[in-house]
Amino acid sequence: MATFDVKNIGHLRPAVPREEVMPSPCAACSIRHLTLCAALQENEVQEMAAIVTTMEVGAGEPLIDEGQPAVHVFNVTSGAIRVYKLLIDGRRQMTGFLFPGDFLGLANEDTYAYSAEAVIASTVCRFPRRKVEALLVKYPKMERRLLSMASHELAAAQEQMLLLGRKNAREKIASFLLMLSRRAEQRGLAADPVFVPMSRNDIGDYLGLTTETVSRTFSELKAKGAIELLPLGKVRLAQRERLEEIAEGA
Amino acid sequence: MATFDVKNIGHLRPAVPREEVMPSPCAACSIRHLTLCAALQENEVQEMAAIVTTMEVGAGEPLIDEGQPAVHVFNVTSGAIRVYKLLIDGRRQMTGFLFPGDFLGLANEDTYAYSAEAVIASTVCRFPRRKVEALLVKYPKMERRLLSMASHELAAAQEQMLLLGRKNAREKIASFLLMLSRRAEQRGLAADPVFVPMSRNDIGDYLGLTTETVSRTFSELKAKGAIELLPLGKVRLAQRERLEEIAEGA
DNA sequence: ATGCGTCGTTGATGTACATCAATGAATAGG
DNA sequence: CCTATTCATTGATGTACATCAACGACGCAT
Repeated sequence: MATFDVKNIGHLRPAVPREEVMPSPCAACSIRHLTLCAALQENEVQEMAAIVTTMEVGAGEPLIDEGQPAVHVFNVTSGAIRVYKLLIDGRRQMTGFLFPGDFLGLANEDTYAYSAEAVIASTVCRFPRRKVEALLVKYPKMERRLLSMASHELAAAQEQMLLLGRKNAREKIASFLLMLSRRAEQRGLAADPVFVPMSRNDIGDYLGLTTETVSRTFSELKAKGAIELLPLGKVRLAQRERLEEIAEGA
Repeated sequence: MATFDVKNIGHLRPAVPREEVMPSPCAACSIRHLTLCAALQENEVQEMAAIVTTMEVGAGEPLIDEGQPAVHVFNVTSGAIRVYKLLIDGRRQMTGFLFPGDFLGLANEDTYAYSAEAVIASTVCRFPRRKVEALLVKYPKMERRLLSMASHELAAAQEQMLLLGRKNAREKIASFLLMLSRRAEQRGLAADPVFVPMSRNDIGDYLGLTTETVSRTFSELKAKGAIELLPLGKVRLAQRERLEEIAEGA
């Protein structure tokens, strides 16, 4: 049986709840303005705080398994999460990378329709789905906020379909780097030497390419002077304008 | 200046509102249970009826142009609508086909992020976006219904990303035919000789393929006995089980 | 330190699908 | 009714990317 001692979390083992130390982690939440909770007043946030479990998820550890009962929803508070679907022979399609503030767990059916894992060590807020749904009824402005977030995601999904169906490898990589840069900027993080925490393989599975093609395309953009590959997974967008043209198919 | 005489609608001209003849078309709406309006009671529907404009859209006529102010939202009531995005050199990615009951026009920004046209002669209910938003505030259950619809769409979008990024031509076509069949079934229409109203080119732009590859793949599936191509755009799913295996990547 | 697995890169080769092209069938417009 | 497009199909050829393969760099565990 699983223990709740953090030290026992093995590599690739499911994440387990961390003992709460703070009375209300939400009060001090520095990214609340990015999350679902942004819809709530100070005093109302306490109702979320009352049902939250803060969790640490080690690199590579699963958070959600496709097909499992959808009992929780999550807010990412630090790190990076990959969301994906699999074909039965193991082919994988990443459907998104999530960063602090992003919401996860929306489900129609009673089971999750996708899987999610930590790309790097991350923290998430976990809420019982039923209790959040009750709060949505109580606070329509939170439901409105969720609709707005879903609507944003839908627009991003359509953009990604355009990428997957109609862009070539160079356009895909340029689009990807710019997307990461814009999202970092929204969060007040470095937009230019942009942090790319995921592997070439992860990127390939997000863009509908193989590891090798991703690597070659990075090399090609580097050779052209459009980007610079820095240590620790940082990429400098040396010619952002050029990248934007490439991404748009110009 | 545009006239409101229906007879003057030319091919590929924007659709124009049709004069209302019925006092409340919503009262007689046979597909209301599929739409956003399903959330409302008989008497409440009248508030939607009060702001609706019923429109006929001829085959090929535009309904929404990407980049235009997002002033309306729509419910499809008959026919079929294609939704797509373009790259600047004209490459097109269909992001969805809409059928009776489907909702269209959700937008975060003040402009549409995609274009939409009728595939075949269709009818839609048009609502002023601002007024619908006001009704969403008044009727939280309608907002909940919209969130549920958006959530469904999001799941479908993720499924489509898996298709675009990781399936081959045969798997894409099999998935597409099954999707059309399931959606027809939901609407109480023929699920087996399934009606495929869109062109090979439209299908290609939906699946990230060319016209020729779509045509060849249909031929291949026909040769294998998995499907039968009938007149008037009907396709018989002669070996549905086999198609399902193919679609899943088995 | 040493060995081992993962990761990134690059090269050689293969292939699924795109592109180019031709033709017949279906459809719309005068 | 007849002609002009558009649409679907099939063949020949090209190519972007996948696959197979090798190797060095790095991180991790013993």
